[in-house]
Amino acid sequence: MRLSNLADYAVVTMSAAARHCGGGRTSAAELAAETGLPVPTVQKLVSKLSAAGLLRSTRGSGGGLQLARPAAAISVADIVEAVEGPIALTACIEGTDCTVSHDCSVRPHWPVVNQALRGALAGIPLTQLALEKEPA
Amino acid sequence: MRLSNLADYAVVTMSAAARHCGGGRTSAAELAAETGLPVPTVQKLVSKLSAAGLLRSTRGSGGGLQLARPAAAISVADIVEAVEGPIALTACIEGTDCTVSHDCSVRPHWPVVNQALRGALAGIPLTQLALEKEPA
DNA sequence: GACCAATCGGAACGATTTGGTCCGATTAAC
DNA sequence: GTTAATCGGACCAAATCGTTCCGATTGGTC
Repeated sequence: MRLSNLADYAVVTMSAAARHCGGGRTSAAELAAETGLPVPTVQKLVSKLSAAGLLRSTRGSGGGLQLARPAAAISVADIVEAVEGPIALTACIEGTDCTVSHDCSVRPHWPVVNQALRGALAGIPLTQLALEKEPA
Repeated sequence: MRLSNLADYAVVTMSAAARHCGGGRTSAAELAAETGLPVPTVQKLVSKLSAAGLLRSTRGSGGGLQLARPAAAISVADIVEAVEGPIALTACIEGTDCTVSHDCSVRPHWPVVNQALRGALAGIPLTQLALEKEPA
């Protein structure tokens, strides 16, 4: 019931990247310096986020990173899914079935919880997280 | 972003125990036979659930298990917290702070997501999960 | 045109948590 | 008092997560 540290770091990293969106170009080392995360860890996160289509990476010297989409169009759910795969509380949802699905009467109810969770995450755009202080 | 198998099994086990609530007494072996889970695994779950105050265990021969509270007063959130500890997506919530909380602008927003998730889980009582078929 | 420097991408290692199994302590019944 | 059945805790193996390192690619510079 806790998302992995990588997912947490990914959110922080994306939040830092969103602030650099104005310049359009930043690097993994830059983001690592700002977030305080280890550089290799950020590199790994950048790889996953790029593969998921959230970041646009440019290789070579003078290369860098930039958001593939506007910050307002990126939600926490997108970031979490990019790092941890599809949001599914149980294996019943994405996988075919449980290994013990004899009379699994709870299975029909998991999608409800799953959607509630995903909706909560999808309702928070990256722009809100990039704010320096909480809105309220 | 996925709860552990133990938590999933715990929900199934509690669901099975709720059906035996009428008799008031059942055993870990009984629940294991019905759910198809390994007996030792169910024993481990029973230990945790009892420690959390969700199950009442009676030792000795002829002993058994029974729900400590009415099924309607037990929610999925209770079961998950019993097995996995407090529901906290990030270490920032329960722990003192992140190890990299320099300018962690996302920290103020986690409790919102956390409460949304917990609310979704707390809104499903055990009685609903014990139904043979989905309500709709 | 060739060299060099900087960056991302993937692969390998180690640590931590999770899941499964076993044995002992406790208790009621006989 | 003995026996039998149960829960409770402790040990061990496995999988995943997290970190680190190395190689492939690309742009700038001479």
